[in-house]
Amino acid sequence: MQTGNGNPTMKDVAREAGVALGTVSKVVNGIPVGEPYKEKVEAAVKKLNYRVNNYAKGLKSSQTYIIQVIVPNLVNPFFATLVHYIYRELARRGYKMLLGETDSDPEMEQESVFLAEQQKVDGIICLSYNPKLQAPEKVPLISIDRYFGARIPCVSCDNYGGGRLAAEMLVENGCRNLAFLRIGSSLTNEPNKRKDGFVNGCEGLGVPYTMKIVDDYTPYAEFEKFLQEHYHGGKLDFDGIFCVTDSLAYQIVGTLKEMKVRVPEDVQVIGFDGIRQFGDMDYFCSTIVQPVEEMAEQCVQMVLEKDAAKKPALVCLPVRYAKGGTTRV
Amino acid sequence: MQTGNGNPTMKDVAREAGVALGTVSKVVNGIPVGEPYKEKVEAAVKKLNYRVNNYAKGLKSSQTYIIQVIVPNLVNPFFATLVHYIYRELARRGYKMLLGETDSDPEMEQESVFLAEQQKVDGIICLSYNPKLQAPEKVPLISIDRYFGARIPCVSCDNYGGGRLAAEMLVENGCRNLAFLRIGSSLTNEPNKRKDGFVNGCEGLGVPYTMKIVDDYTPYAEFEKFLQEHYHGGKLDFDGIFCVTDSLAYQIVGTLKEMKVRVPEDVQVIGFDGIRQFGDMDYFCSTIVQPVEEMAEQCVQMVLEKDAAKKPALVCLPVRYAKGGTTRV
DNA sequence: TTGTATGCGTTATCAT
DNA sequence: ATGATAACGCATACAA
Repeated sequence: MQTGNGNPTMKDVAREAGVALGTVSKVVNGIPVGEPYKEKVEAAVKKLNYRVNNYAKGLKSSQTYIIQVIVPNLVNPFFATLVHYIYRELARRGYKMLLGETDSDPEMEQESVFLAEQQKVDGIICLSYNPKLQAPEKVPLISIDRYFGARIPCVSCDNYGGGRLAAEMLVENGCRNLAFLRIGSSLTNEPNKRKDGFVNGCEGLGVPYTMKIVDDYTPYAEFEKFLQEHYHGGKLDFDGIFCVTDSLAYQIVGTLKEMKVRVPEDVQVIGFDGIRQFGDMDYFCSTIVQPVEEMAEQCVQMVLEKDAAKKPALVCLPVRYAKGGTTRV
Repeated sequence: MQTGNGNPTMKDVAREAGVALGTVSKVVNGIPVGEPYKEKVEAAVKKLNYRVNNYAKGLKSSQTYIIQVIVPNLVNPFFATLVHYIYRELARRGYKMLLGETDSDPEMEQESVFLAEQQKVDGIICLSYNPKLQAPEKVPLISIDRYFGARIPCVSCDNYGGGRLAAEMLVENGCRNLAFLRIGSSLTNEPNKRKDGFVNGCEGLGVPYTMKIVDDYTPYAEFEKFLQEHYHGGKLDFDGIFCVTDSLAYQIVGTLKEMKVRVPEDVQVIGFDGIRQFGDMDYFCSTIVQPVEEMAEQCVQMVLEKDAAKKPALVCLPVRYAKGGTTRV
């Protein structure tokens, strides 16, 4: 017999078991209680199919065991994979995930953060490039890939080292003239590090390089134009290309094929991210692999960490090179 | 001035504005109230940076504006895309998304449903093949791609028609000997419909066909063996292959390349799902495209629909064919 | 060790 | 139209 028509409450369980409300609460939360009481309560719980109401619990204890995860979208396999691993880490610790897609729109990003606060989540893991993003005051926020200042811990991969590694691998594969291609908001400084690392690598190795850098709203055709301009006498001016993401690399390889430039024979291409086809098959291209799994683990660990002293301002995880068919080795 | 050290509450706003608690609630919820009161409240809200506490709200109103979405994983781009569109539809209606990944493990699926109930979500959209899945009694659940019976509305694409369309397209492209390849749990009857439709298509057109059907735990090598067995005198016994998913088609094409069988010259391949590289670029292969966007819209619309009469037991959405480089046309 | 009573922040009912 | 007050379901301090 229950109160009203809703689900059974602790009150119902207490009545059914013939004990007091507080006793039920204790049993449910694993707080020691006399054995006979415990048994009676457990029997009643089972009989009524009682489940605690997380909303009442959250209201009372102001702990919701929910983490908000904010990413641009799930359509890009890099973000999807990231969310996948974050989910796994959260689930392992008994946390649930509230998802937010923003399409990289600063307004949506801010909105998502507001929503998270209002939803009383226990923390936020956010992949945003919005420089003006206002972090909440009372809920811990971990940023992925963007450093907002010492107050907000950031987890990223070694973008600089990755850029340099790309240059090194191309040269090691026999390239003598390199190019760097990048698309994306100029606000995002992490991809800039990829460029800086690449430049550093080229200069360290004494290899000449060209660059083509455009913003998010530039049509892809701009790259086709760039490639055409550097195409003379049946061959390209460069024999190695580093693209800022696998996605761009994939497109570039397509364009090169149309131009009858052979990959990797005539020109070798390296991307960045290390995403695989269908998640676990081949790499789309030779690439600098981000340690997605470790990044996810770091994010979760840090967002749940109460001790601020244990939260470094910036965690930078190592990348590695993977061959994917667009380089010789 | 606030009570305690937490966030400001309606009480604080009421005190600040010099009005009663109920008045604040009305203003916040857009219920008409005298203009001067409204202004005072709004000023106080802004001044204190007040935000309603969704947990208190949810407790009281038992409406949380959260939908739980349960999928096997996000690593497979088909699921990721589905979640993406569901998210968009939910957000458009002011709903939030609690995400659940299950890895297709029946235990995790059940757990996810329990969690959703406990979390007092307003509804569940679930992609599960667990035949024994126990649906909750009080929270509406929409199933994707699996029909659990009339009590649980199901949204799926026209798998049968898709299978037939695949056969038709292969034949239209000049194929005269077809094969059907499938991997997956024998419990899942929707992919079986793809097979049935394919068989129906072949028989209607009077074209011979072979089939290779294995369960989830069979290593991929089994397909390689199958192809080898049907490889005589430098060519395959069939010139058209229908794979139950794009993912499988992608692998098969790889194997064919290794065997020096040319695609689409020697054999043409059609997959199923219609997922694109990086979400919006080329199709992985020629394919039967699921109307993911419409499916997402249907799911959301139905899960939020209060009127049971408006919830058909089974919604079946049309598929279409898309060329993706593994067929001639 | 068990039971009782209060309050978490809202909504909604009911007098005013 | 506005303001006081009682739930919502649970946790917990406190009393027994």
